[in-house]
Amino acid sequence: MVKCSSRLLDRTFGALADPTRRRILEQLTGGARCVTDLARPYRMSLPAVSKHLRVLEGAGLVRRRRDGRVHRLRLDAKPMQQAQAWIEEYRRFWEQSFDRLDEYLKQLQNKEPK
Amino acid sequence: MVKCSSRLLDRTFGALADPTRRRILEQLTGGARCVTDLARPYRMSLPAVSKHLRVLEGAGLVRRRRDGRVHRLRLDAKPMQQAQAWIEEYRRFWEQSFDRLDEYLKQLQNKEPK
DNA sequence: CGAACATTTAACCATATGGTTAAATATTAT
DNA sequence: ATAATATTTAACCATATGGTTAAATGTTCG
Repeated sequence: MVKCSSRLLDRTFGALADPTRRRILEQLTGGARCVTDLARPYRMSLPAVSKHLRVLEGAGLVRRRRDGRVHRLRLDAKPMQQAQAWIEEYRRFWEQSFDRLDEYLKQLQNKEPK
Repeated sequence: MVKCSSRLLDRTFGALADPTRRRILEQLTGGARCVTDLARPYRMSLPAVSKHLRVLEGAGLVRRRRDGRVHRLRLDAKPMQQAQAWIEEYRRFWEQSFDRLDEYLKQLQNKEPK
């Protein structure tokens, strides 16, 4: 089982818990973007977006490259890998209902032939 | 692409962002547990654990069945499915480095034989 | 009934979060 | 040098989060 108390997991899941930040990540799947471009779709102020970017950066989900006065942000999905792995351990628990149905059907098959 | 603004995703990722809650979920993989049992491993008070349980319940990750004075909590991992799916969309972005290496190696192979 | 038990609710506290506006910083363009 | 642009920092605000202790609720036991 993946370790539970991980600052990285805290920060990753924490960063992903906000819809604006998830949308920013989605924007970045199209390639690097500067802050103003990233902020355009939102009604909130630039500083608000700036804060979200720092959260994403803190979680390692986003990398910044200063290029003159524009900051170019790019996605770095690696931290999601651990999060994915953590969740993966629970897959069998959300698939359990199918497993149980499967077991039940097998039991039926074992009985029927008699 | 999975929808970004989802209260369910907010609550799921939010619930998973805390190490105590992740550990509680792990405890519950062993089957249903009552509050006192769940609280035993932690240094925090019972009401604190109770709050964490409400967060997990709010995210639908935990179900409660009152049985007399004891509340029996069980895991319900289904909300993780959507979270998993959301993260899954980013897999290629953390595998990109391998992809690039792979491409590079293929290029080398195409050159070597000549 | 009255005591013990399992759990929650209430009230409180400190800090974090997500937002704002105004000012500061740094870079580019005129 | 001045103005415009890109971005952050600062100060502030409201609400959320994660914890506490003390009291309330409901259930079981003697």
